[in-house]
Amino acid sequence: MSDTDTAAWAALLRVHAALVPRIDRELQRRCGLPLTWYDVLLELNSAPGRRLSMGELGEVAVVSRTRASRVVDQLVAAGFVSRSSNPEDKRSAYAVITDEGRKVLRAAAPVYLAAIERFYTSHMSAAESRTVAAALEKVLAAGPHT
Amino acid sequence: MSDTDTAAWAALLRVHAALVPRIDRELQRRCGLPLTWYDVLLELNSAPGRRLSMGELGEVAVVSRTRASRVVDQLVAAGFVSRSSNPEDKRSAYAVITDEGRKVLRAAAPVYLAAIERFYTSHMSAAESRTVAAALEKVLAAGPHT
DNA sequence: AGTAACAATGTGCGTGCGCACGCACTTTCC
DNA sequence: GGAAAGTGCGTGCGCACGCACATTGTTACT
Repeated sequence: MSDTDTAAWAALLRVHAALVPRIDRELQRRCGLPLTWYDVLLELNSAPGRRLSMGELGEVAVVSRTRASRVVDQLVAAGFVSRSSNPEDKRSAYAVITDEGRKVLRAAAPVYLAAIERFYTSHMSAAESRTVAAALEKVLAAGPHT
Repeated sequence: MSDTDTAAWAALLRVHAALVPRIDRELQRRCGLPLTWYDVLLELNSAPGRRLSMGELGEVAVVSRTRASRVVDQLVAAGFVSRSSNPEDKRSAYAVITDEGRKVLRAAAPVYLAAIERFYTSHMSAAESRTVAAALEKVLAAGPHT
């Protein structure tokens, strides 16, 4: 357990704490879109058929399944998502992104990406960015166990 | 704005979402100590005089100043911290770690470090760990501006 | 077929969290 | 010296979040 290991963890906590509110504000101010909404819309948009069940959404998105269900409620109220039941399993409920939702997502994307670059990746080299991505993805790949 | 940049950001969000609850649970189960308490105690313990004003605590710790004030309330109730007023500025209130608090912190430290290694750094190489720490610290050093 | 285990949701509830505000005190400026 | 602006703190409030549970539907087993 080296010292840089704890430094790597502490830095991750601090960067998260500092940047998430900043980027969320930026997105909300310029697009009226909370970060959570963006995340959910992005996952729905890139999913096969542009739809996902609540369970799938909870797994793939950053939010929990429970939270995803409520965020979808809000997105439905805003007209960005519609619920549609799965004829093959009536327990499950699909969330489908609407055209309006895709429109808003396309409008927000450049703002989001610019914020990421401005607050985050512009402060590191391309090589560092690659290493960070690779290392963190390995952590994720390890899964809940171990 | 390359693709690995967004990957580095997305991975950070996911790692945070996955690991923080896990480590918090571990710490709470084995030491009865929430992660927030640990963070605050750690900062207090390594501060000059083992004490910090609320404003300083809010800046140095991961939590906000407001939150820090409430966490200190809990820590006082638990006997790990005591409040002490600053004679030179009667507005401010110092939080001082008690001997009991230091004891609990020393007991929790190995558990915390082991959890970080187990869930986080054991999945990357030492070189990656160094790069991650260095890159994220540069992001932090950039500060709230820009 | 019938029933018992299992799975996918949605929701009540408690907790964590930060913002906006007011109070007490300090500093600055006249 | 006195008023006005500024600073540090604690707290009321509302939102975000996840857990535990109830509900509804599915599957497996006899």
